[in-house]
Amino acid sequence: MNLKQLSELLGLSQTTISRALNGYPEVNEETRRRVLKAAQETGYRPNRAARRLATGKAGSIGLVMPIASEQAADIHFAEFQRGLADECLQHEFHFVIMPAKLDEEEQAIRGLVSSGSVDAYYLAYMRERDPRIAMAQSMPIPFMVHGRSIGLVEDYPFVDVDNERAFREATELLLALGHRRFALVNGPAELDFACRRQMGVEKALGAAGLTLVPHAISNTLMTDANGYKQMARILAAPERPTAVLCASTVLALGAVRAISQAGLVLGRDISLIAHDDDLMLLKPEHFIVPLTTTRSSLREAGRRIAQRLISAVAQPDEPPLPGELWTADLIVRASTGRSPD
Amino acid sequence: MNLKQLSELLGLSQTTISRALNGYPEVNEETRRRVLKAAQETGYRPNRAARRLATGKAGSIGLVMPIASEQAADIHFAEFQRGLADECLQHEFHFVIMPAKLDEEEQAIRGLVSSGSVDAYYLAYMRERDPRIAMAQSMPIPFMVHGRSIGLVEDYPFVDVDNERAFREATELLLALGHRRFALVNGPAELDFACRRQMGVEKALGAAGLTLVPHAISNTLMTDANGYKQMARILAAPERPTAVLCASTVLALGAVRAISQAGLVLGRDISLIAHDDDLMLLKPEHFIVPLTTTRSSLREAGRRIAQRLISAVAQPDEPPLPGELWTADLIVRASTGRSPD
DNA sequence: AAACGCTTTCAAAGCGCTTTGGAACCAAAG
DNA sequence: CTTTGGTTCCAAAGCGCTTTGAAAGCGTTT
Repeated sequence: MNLKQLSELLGLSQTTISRALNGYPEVNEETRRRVLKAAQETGYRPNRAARRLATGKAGSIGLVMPIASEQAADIHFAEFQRGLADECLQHEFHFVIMPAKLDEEEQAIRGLVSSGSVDAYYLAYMRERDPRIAMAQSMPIPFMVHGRSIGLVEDYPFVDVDNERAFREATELLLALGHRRFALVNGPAELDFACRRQMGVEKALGAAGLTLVPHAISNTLMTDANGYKQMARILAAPERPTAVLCASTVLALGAVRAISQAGLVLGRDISLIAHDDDLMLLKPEHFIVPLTTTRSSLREAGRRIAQRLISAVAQPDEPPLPGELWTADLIVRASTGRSPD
Repeated sequence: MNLKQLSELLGLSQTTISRALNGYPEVNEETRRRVLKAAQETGYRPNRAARRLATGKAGSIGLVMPIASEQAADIHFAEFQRGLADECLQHEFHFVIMPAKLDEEEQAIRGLVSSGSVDAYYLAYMRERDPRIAMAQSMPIPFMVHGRSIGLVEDYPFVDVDNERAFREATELLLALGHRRFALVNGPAELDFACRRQMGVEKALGAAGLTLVPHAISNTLMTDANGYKQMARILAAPERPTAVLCASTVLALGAVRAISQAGLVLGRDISLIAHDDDLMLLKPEHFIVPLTTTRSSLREAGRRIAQRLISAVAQPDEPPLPGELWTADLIVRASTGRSPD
């Protein structure tokens, strides 16, 4: 069933039907009712490709799903996506996922945009001085950045958590509890958020005249297995840390296991603070020893980004909003205690 | 940059360019090279909406993302999606995700199809006698079912794991180890896979003259927190089971915590077998006591489904393949041992 | 009766692509 | 010289929608 058929069925022109369906004022209410009824009954849906061709828009936002052979289905990506979905649902948007190899993300975005597959898109997994931002700015459709890119002027629209501050404050809490030897189980070093978290830790330590020894830093994909392996490695070192910062509850899952397998008690022998992305799957309060965390909802970020993208598509002339820097909540639970030293 | 502009640039007709780019034979190799070079240099990408309008296809497969307010970002959904993505990447397909409320999935699929947004799609989260299958069969584009729908003739294309057999065999293993009291920490009761897993357990028990008491069954969303809560509940009952079957490693994560908090030792006081979807995030072999599992890769299933969908789009006349029933591997690790009774 | 304004409807163009049915050209064959 | 056949290219139609510019209908005013 298409417009033409529907118009023949009703004895009206395609124009009128189109207008009736899209809520234009210049159509008799009586006629509109007839049209809506017929559309309902015949299950008519405007062809999205045709509409896009005619208007340039069709209600879809794009994202690139980075694919690396070692990289897993990323729960963080999924949680974020869920936020996007929540918001898209409200506005009858859908989203188009373009899988791309890590080194072809830029290509993928360019393809998505220049083939007119999406009305707007977002960038994530930002790295230092990420070239994708300049690329995005040079292209004609709205975009949002999730996170930021260190080293670039922040003149692009983003939503980010103040990772540096979160980890600085977390470190300060641990310092106040008397800890002097720290470890950081972080995400991949090239990612902006990991970088900033490390900076946060180093600033707080620096202010206390301490440093983070290279050996006590790990940078890996944020999986359970990596958390375990890295924590075990760090614990095996001579100057064992008494305080650990962990970039995700997923990493913490493994880290905690390594800790308890080393015969240490969390919150007594060793303190741990994890960043909590508020994953539905894995709640820090449900760990055997509930984890102290810096919390910020990834899903909420996804929702907000979708919101801003959708409104940018709907009102293209609105002046662009500035970047948003969200503050993570520091939530103290049982995994942090006084230093045993 | 569009076809017209490119054609003017090269002094060729749009037809020739289109043919050169799409590999048709009736174009001079010399000309083709020129066209390809120019396309490369100008970054030309055919407009996907236009192509779809012209051909009816544009290389995209659709999926509905079920959204329930309580429901989390589902790691299982993500893992599956990753498999889809792997395969889509090979063929320059992308996928369109339509979020929909639980009771509007059918509507969402219908919308996706009748608006011509996708070339093919897949259905998941199958329930008993799921009406979506009949709907899918009545619509003109290829689809695949992930899982099956109990109560319906299996005359639709599906990929499923033999859940009943997996759980039957797991139960038989536990019976052989002398266990007599069983519990089942399962997924939502209305889902087909959960249903079949329960049947598997019950068949094996029935053959040994045993039954699964209702109290020892749980049906919840498969999260860590639910695993914990349900396992704790089951352990608190008077006739405490010595053997537990668990529908996911995510549930197992919580269940194991409940077990150790109850002071029980896994593999000695109580045995546990979990179904392992081969989530990258959470490996059963990395648990403190490595878990015995029935394993089947969700990602592989996603990949296979994408493969079949893509080939159905490419060769529409091929006779449809039958359903595929995969066998899960039973992998024995340390979480199963002789019954303490 | 003509002119005007307002509402309601329509025909046709155009979005960017693919594809059909030639046309133009050239070489070989009749 | 015409015909045939093969190669290479092209003009134009059409996919299903939105939108522009115009027209038709009708009541009100001059």
